[in-house]
Amino acid sequence: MTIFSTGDPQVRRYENGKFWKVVSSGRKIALVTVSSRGTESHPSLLVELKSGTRLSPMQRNGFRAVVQAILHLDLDLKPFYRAIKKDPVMNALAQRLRGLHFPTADNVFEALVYAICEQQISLAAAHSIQYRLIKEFGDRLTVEGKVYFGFPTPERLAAVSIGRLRRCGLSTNKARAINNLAVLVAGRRFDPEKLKSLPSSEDVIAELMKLRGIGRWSAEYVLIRGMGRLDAVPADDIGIQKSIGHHYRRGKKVDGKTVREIAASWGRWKSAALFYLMTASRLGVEIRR
DNA sequence: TACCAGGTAAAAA
DNA sequence: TTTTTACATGGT
Repeated sequence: MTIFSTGDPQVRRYENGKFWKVVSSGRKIALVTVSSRGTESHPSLLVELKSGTRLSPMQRNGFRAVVQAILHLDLDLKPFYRAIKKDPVMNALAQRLRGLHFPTADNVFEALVYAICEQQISLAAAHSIQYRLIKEFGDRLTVEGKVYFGFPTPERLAAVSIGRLRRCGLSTNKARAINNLAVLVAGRRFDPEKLKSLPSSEDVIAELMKLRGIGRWSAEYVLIRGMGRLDAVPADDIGIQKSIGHHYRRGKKVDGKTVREIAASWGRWKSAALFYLMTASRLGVEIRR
C-alpha cells in the first residue's frame, strides 16, 4: 500500500486512504468523500455525499450518476487484465495496481479547462494554477464548518476578464482560450456534453480542435479525462513518451510513432493501459525483470 | 541559475 | 507551406 497525500484540501485531496472532492451536478455542488471498505476478494467503496443545503431525491440521483461516472464504477476491469496478459510489462503493472480505476472530470467543460491549464507546463505548476482558478472563481461550499470550492461555471468564467485569469498564473493565450470556451458554452453556442454521442473518437477530436487553444493533445486528453473513452492515445504527450521509454525501452524516451505502436497491442484498452503506466511512473512503481 | 515540464498560436522563413 | 518562437509556473 502506497501512502501519499496529494491535492488541495479545499478542492480535491487524497489523504490517509480517504479521497474527497467537490463535485458538480447541474447547478448544485456537493462534497463527495470516498474510502475503501472492502477486501481484495470483496472490494467495496464507501461514498458519502454532503451538501450545504437539503437535496431533493432527483438532485441526489443526479449526484449519484456523476459520482458513478467520474469513478467509472460500472466499468469491469477483468477484460482489461485479460487483454494485456501477454504484455509482460503491462501485466506486471496491472498486478501491482490491481483494482485501480480511472477518475474523470465531472463534465466535458471541466476537462477542457484542465487540458488547457496542463498544456506544456509541469503538472505541479498546472495544478497550482487550477486550484487558484477554482478558489478564485468557484462557488463556495461550507460543510461541517469547513470551506470548499466547486469548479467555476461557464457563466462565471465567461464574465471574468483576461487579466484576472492571467493573475491565476495562466498565459495570455490560455486565458483567452478558457474565456472563449466559457463564452461559447455559457451562450449555448457550444455544448461539450453533446460530443459524447458521436460514435467516432476521431470525429470528437476534429470537433474539439475547432476550439481556440485546443490541439490534438488536448482533444485526446478530453476524450479520456472528460468522456471516459478508452481508445484515445495522446502520442505526443511527453510524460507518456518518457513513461513508455522507461518501462519498454530501457529508460530511453520514445517518439509518438513508438507510443502508437505499443498502444496498438492493448486493443480497446489503450487509455486504461496508459493510465496504469502513468500512475506507476507517478508513484515510482517499478517491476522486476 | 538555467532548464525542463502531460502544447498551442502566431510569426518568420 | 513548413519551421521557429514566445509563453506561464514549479521543481531540480
